[in-house]
Amino acid sequence: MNETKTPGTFDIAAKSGRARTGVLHTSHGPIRTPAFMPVGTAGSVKSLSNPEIEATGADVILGNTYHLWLRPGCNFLRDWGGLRNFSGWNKALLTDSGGFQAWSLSSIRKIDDEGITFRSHLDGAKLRFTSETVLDAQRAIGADIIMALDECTPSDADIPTATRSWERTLSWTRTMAELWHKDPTAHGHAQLLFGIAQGSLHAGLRERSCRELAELDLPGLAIGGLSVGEPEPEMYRIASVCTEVLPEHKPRYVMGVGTPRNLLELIDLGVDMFDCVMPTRNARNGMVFTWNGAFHYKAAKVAKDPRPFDPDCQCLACRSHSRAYLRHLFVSNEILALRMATIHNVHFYQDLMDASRRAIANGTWPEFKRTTLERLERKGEPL
RNA sequence: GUGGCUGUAGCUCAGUUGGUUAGAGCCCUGGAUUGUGAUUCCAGUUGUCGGGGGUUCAAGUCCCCUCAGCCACC
Repeated sequence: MNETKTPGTFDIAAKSGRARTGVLHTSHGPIRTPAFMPVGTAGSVKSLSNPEIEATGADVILGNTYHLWLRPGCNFLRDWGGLRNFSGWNKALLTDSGGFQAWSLSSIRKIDDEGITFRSHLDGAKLRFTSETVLDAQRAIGADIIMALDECTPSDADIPTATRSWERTLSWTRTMAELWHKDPTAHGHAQLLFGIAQGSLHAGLRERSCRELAELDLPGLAIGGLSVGEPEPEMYRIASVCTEVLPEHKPRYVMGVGTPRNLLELIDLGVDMFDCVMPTRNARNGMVFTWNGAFHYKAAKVAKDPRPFDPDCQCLACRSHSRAYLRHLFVSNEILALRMATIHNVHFYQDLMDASRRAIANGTWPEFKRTTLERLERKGEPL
């Protein structure tokens, strides 16, 4: 396991049905899959220090091109030798292209065939996102995995709209892939470019989207445009269509997902990588995830609960504090509550991935998935 | 003792020349949260409007009495 492999190498060690476990190698360490990647939009997994992130077991974290472009700026980061040098994070980094902001910030952007123009939400300045500028930006930020510019299509888009949208995404991806192939190490180390499938909830479009992407010979492929409001079964249906078409030997990344249940279902469909703000955001909003389900730790019912968030968890929060104390801190607006809950949630997500990897490796995946899904229904109350 | 001010939700207060089922913020309770514009958002509970009487079609609002707190002067 200590051998250094070429960045982009994806070794699948074991399978169970469509589920797989393996390792994706990057310029800054291996990513064990299935992997959950905590989100650090502005260069920080909110409220956590680098050692705290590492202690959760995360191999890789995310940054966001749109937000980092605004602050501190791409040239600034280039001068620092990339975000990793600036922030001190020395494991793998992935940057999202800003395509999600085409959806989440739809009120302050315009899309045309060449790209996306944002009006900064900070000062109104115009930012022009094209294949070229987004590749440059991500080279400046210096992530190990960079994402193609895409348009995150709304889940209710009709076929003509969704078609126009994914064709635009595909054309941007083609241009970006061409530029990237010319010099995959322009930043100084190998950066793996991932393309993103779109197509909304239309199976035919998704299938075409995945087939077209597969031809671009990129080191990884992502499924975007999910978890944007569609019903859960729809998400699984579309993810399944995609994983059936995507090449077997490339890592598959479902962007922006999700709940612990979502992760297990998608791993079962052959997905290898995930990212989601849920563990970090919900921690700050008073909710924690446990092996016995999620619950609001700010709720009155835990005011005197002496147990840790999760008796089965070895994170700093669970080793140090009771639910009662952490509720008190939350209710009192103490920052420590947010930090501890974030540490716990990210740690739990990593534990969930670790257990999934082991279950796939040792052949107990179906049983593990079934019993875990049952436990996750319990809302934090051990039986 | 005299004069004045103030009494409205658990807290701090708003209530227009009297006019529908008396409001806000905080607190409290519950819920949401899916490639972060999030210490965010949504919803809900709580009232003898200090008490009594009067005027009026109608009083938190006007009048009288009374109680409590505060201030000033004796």
